[in-house]
Amino acid sequence: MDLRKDVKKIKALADENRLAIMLALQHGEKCACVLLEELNITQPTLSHHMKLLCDSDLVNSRKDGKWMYYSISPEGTSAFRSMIAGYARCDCEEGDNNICSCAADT
Amino acid sequence: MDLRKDVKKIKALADENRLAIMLALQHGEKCACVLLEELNITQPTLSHHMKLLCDSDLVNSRKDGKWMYYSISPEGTSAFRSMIAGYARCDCEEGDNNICSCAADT
DNA sequence: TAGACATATTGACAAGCGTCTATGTGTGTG
DNA sequence: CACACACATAGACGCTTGTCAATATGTCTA
Repeated sequence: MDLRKDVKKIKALADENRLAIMLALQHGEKCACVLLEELNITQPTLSHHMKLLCDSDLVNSRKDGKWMYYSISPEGTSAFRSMIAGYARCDCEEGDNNICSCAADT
Repeated sequence: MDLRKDVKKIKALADENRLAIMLALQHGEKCACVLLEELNITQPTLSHHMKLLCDSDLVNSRKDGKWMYYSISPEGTSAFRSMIAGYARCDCEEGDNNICSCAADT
């Protein structure tokens, strides 16, 4: 469990515009120019946010000519949710497959 | 769906020490002084982090004399995971109860 | 009540982050 | 080739955040 890496991933989602981007992509991929119209930010700012989301594997990118298409990464978001569940939980919630990692404590 | 509020909650978890605190509390409540020993930070810094976690409903607090006991909030963490799932997902992952909120788009 | 102890608050500082303008890079088209 | 277009990168700026030392608040006990 790499706290530093996980923090970086969580921070990738900890921004209002990036949350809006995730919502905008939920129904399928979109071109950067379309996102730009929806988001009241400048083009470099959008580029910055997309880089963070892609670096964290939450979003996939695909280049087609001069256009960039972005889409939610099913694997990335799934891994993200699992990671979150590893922190935002407690013993009393553990149901079936309860794998305790206490032994790893220092 | 209140993006600003959700960002605040996500940011509450977006810190290495706070992740460590969540892990430390997973097996039951702990006194602040115990957390302090485990976390290589000063007492005011711990107090600061606990305030953020409590304000975001991820952690509950209980005062007993001069000691403060902290514990994971099952309701808070559950709501948190649901909130995250609302952003870190895509249509292709929707299984059974798929409630689409496209109509809310501007 | 006085003192010790646990925790919270305040204020200051450095580092990180989101944003912009300006500019660079790559791609298609006349 | 030259130009227009879509996007990325660089650099600067202000705001936010994590941290600490110093101090305040609350609580128990002698």
